[in-house]
Amino acid sequence: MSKELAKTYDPKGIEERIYKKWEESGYFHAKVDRSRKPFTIVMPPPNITGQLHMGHALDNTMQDILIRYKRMQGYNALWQPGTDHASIATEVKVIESLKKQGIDKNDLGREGFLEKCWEWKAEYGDRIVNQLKKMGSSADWERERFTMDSGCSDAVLDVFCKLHEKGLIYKGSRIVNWCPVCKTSISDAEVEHEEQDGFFWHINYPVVGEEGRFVEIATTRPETLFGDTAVAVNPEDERYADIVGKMLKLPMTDREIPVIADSYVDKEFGTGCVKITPAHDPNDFEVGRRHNLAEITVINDDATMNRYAGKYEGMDRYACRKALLADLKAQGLLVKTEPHSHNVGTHDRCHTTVEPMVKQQWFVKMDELIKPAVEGVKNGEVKLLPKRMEKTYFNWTDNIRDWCISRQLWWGHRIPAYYCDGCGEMVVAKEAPCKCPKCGGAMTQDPDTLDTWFSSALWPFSTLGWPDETEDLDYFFPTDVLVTGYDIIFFWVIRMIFSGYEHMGKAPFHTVLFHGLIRDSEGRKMSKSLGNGIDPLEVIDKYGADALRLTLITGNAPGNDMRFYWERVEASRNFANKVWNASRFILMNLEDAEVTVPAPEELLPADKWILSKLNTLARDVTENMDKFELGIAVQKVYDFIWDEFCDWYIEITKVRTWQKEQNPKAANAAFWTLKTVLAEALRLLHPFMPFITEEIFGSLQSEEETIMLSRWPEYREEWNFPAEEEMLSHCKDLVKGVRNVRTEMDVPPSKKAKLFLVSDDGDLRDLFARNEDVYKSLAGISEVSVQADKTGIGEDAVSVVIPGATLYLPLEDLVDLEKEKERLLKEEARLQKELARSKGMLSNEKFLAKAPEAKVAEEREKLAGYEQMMAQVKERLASMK
RNA sequence: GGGAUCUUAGCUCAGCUGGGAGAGCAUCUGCCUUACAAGCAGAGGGUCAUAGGUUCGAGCCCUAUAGGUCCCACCA
Repeated sequence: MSKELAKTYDPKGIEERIYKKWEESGYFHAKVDRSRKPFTIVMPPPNITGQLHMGHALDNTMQDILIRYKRMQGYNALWQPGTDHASIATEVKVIESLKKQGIDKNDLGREGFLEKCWEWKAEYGDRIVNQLKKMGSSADWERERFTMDSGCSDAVLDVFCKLHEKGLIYKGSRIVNWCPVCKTSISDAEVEHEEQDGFFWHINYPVVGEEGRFVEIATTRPETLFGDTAVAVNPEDERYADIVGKMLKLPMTDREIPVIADSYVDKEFGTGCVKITPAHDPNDFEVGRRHNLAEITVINDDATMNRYAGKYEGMDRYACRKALLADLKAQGLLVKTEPHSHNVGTHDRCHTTVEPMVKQQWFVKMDELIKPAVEGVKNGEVKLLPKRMEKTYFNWTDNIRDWCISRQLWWGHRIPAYYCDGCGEMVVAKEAPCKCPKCGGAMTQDPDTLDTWFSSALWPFSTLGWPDETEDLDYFFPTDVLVTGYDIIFFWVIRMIFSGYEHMGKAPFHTVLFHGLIRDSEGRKMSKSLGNGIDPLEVIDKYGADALRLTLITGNAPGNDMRFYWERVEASRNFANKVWNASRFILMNLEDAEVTVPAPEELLPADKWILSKLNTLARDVTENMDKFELGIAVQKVYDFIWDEFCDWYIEITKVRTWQKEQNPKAANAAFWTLKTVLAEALRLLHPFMPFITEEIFGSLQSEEETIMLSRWPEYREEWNFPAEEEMLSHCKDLVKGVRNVRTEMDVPPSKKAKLFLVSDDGDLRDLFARNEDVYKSLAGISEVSVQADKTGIGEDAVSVVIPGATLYLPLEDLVDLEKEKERLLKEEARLQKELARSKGMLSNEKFLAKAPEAKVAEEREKLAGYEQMMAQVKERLASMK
């Protein structure tokens, strides 16, 4: 009646087969049942670089675990899957691949280039999806949507126009971060600061009309000199008080610039004089605006110098720097060069040093927009887990700056702004206007596209059909959980939250679950340039997706980074193997057995004990899952299956399975319990290790088609057996005690021994007498004699003290009395320590007065136990003399 | 400069609201015991970074110090 499992655990074969089964049966998408409560996970759009990395694998695993768990609890749980267009990454990739073919982006033209991007996206989008499927992802990929698709594009245009109308989007000339390689502006969040060793160059600017007098400025970027429109000093700086208002001759140019006073200048730093280059430095820009200084851009979009640089025109910014410094030195204007390490902004995608530039860009005004998002997290509408992430969140929101959303790229949502070719009139509209409303001239659309995160911020509702009032939107929004890495909090999480409040009037989800980054075994970030990235697919290939998933989830606290070790994957695979073999054993036993449901009184204490353990496990694991403590949850399942179920329960039942002919009822109880507990344990394990559990579940029973849609185990009162738990705990103590003494006395496992169990506790004697079958075989005992005194026990027996009883093993020739004594003395010392601790506590009046009563009672009980054991040890030692 | 976080067994890390220090791997010993040597049974190994404080009681709470990691920030 049960199908057999293969002799060896082969994850590859199983996983391929099982996923195919899931896909063909339509379990993922056929169950969109609107009568059930929805549970929706927002899935971060993987960048279309074609390669699934460990971060995605972790995202995906955590999401899938939650989805599978909720689905088993009866929710209509699903993902909102999709693959975003990730503007810059995709554009860069496509440009690279074109370059290999000798094609330049500009040759293709905008339309032609976009076509190439779509091709790329189709190919690599599929690749990503297939890789995620290998992870076991139960996402409904049929429902996949792209933000670039029509529905979502509508949402983006809608939002842009709406915000523009409200005055929350504006266009302005501002200093932005410019990437000269990607040739686009980038937002503040995309700039990474790197500590770089550079130099501090001190340059003399001659004072006009005062021969021989100079103002010494210090700069790290001499090439911006051509854009200087002033030199600033602190108004309180007495050293320069007389020079404020005078003109300076700007070296290497014909221009003269004024000395101005501004409190921005730090008197203590450098020379106290700062060259002001409003067009190429954010601070200088502010100073420039305050003093109405001209903004002279001297660097081109590709980081070469423009005509303002005079003879350096056309040179790269760094080449110019070198040449300029040489010339200044020749003129005697370079005072000194000192080493100086400073923070340099780089583009997080290509790591090019960004160039601050004054550009016409589009911005989102943040100060009002952010307010509900701050409030929402403060009042708990949106919970960030772990909680400390809230501090990072507020740190950002409290210092919010306007968001530069325009990108000088082609691959992305084009900004819906149109300019009249004739009069320059601007119109912002979803539909392109045919002619200028003012002068009737032709209109041209703004060439810029929107920041990826502008559309990604709308993900939770745009993918559900918004702005249309769709059924999906009504049913699934607001979604439930967002799972993502903490590195993306500023880019995406915050922007989704305020977008949810702004456009939907509520938070897009109630919980954000952050995970840490995965590092290599040295603790370094996995990165392409270091070449230390580990390909999840390689791991799956070697050890299976189940092993990878388990590895990613265990052994780390939420939000903490994790190091990747192959040894850990191996350990996970070993666990899978353990589950496999245990299941194989159980299936073998069930093979020709007609298992019936035993009457409650037919269950032996061991059966009740494991059911009871399983019961509390189900309760605890559910509790952990509801608190999103996935790692703790799976650890408990792991421990239960390996320690309690395999190492104890299965071993205990072996005697009964061997003797099923003699006692079929007892064997049946064991079979039923084995099957039941295994099935329940598989269910608890399924969200974490979906493939292996599905495979075994299918062999174990035939009532249900898939474990994926079976019910999640719940606590049930009829499986609560505290008395049996107590019994088994005594039996385990006995087995451990005997095993211990056997190893220490070097008794070979093959040598069975007779056991005398002496206790003056009648109940305990009864317990041990009735449960011989539990411990006899495990302890290697041939015969048991439970008695109240030492009658019939020879002086040469080895003894071991367990709570409430003393065990004697007459081992005759094998006994080494000296060793035995040594062991007892060690035990005595241990008990002595425990007694001292316990007595100390209980004689402390303050403890008795202030500690909770239960605690005191517990301690008293322990003390009694130790005293009893101590007495036994002492008695034994005395009798050996 | 501001903030976060970490410091626990040889290694990697757990330790949830304070109540007798845990796991995996590694090490040592004994076992091919009729599911599993990817295993079984046993053992060794920690003044929980340091110094104070709160408490009957601190790995856990508070303060300071040292070291590591990360994020944010305009010091030219």
